[in-house]
Amino acid sequence: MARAGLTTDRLVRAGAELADEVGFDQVTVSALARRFDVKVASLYSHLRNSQDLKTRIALLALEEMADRAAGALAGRSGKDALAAFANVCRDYARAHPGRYTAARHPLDDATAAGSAGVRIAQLTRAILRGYDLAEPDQTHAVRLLGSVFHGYVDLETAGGFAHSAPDSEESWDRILDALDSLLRNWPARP
Amino acid sequence: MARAGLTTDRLVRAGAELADEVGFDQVTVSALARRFDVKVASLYSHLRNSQDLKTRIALLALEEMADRAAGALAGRSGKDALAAFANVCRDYARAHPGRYTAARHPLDDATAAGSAGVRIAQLTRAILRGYDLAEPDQTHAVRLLGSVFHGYVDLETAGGFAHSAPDSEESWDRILDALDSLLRNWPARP
DNA sequence: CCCGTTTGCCTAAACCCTTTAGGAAACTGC
DNA sequence: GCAGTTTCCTAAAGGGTTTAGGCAAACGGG
Repeated sequence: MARAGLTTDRLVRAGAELADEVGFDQVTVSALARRFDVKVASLYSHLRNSQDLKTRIALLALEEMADRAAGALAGRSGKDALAAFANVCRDYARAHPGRYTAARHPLDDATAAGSAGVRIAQLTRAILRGYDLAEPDQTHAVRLLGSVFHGYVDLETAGGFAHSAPDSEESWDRILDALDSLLRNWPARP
Repeated sequence: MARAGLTTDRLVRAGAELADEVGFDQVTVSALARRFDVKVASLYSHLRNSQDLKTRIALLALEEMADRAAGALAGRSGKDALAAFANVCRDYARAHPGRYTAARHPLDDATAAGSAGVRIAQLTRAILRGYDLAEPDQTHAVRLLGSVFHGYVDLETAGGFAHSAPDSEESWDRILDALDSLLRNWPARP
């Protein structure tokens, strides 16, 4: 029998495609084996187990998002940077829903520390260079931005804003305006 | 053999407890059957299927959150109301992580429309009565608040803020300050 | 009180996904 | 062209889901 040419890398990439097509939680070692027209057990030479596959897809998604964010932020600052970063998150989630879900898959501490997630956090912080915020408010602001982007995209893809006016596009724009305004007028501790 | 006294309601409540103990995605019809010391097939007289169980747990969680939010908002306005509502979300997520995950389980449109989710949305809007916001900005603000609360709690429970200073408690307080400030100074369309 | 009906739980069985163990065929380099 | 390694296979055990069909406990009326 001819070999299928499986590698961990090809499997993970195919797994990411599968996630986008059928949803991250439908990604299974069996489905992946079918896609390569290969017996299930064969994948276990390349993947420790099902959880390992999901973790690797998560890491791939984080890398891709970090790369896009880095590209989008280059040469921008202030509100331009804010909007560019925000749109990277949102666009990625729309183009790759399965990967986006994967990116929020819980990782153990060591894995998370070595992932592109830290790069994304650094880039989020870089946005704030265009605003005048000292520590610890800078960290609070980083956490706020992360929460808003993550939260909004999550609610939007869950269909939260689909069937009501005004449409989601307008809210997104106005929320970016509001965040920009907030960062320029960050309140002093009361 | 004595009967176990299963009802859909008891199963759903036990399922919610199970979710809090072992995680929402570990909630399975089999595990629930074991908990009642009953054969798996017996549950299928009370639940259509596994998905049905999860949906019902989600609806229960939404009800509980809506009830708590309604209680917390009674007699409060302005920043008091904002903080009270926000803390209901956060406290619920910490006390009932499985249920909280369940509450964000995707529902089909009809189910969502009949769920306590709409009550939660109404309560979020009620918070804004203490601020001076006209439509459509009010809706944008509702969506922003939903995104922040949801996003923050999600990142926090995923361990996102656990291992770095300043601690999450402080960020949460300051973010509520910032949101209050933003709502009082909502920017005009540029 | 007893008998028929309803209801609740059971056995059995099919199907899918996961994971490990061990074997055979295909590549690799000498 | 042969030894060693890699790649994929068969086999099997274990668990979750779901349906079909059966028996017995509870219930309600005569």
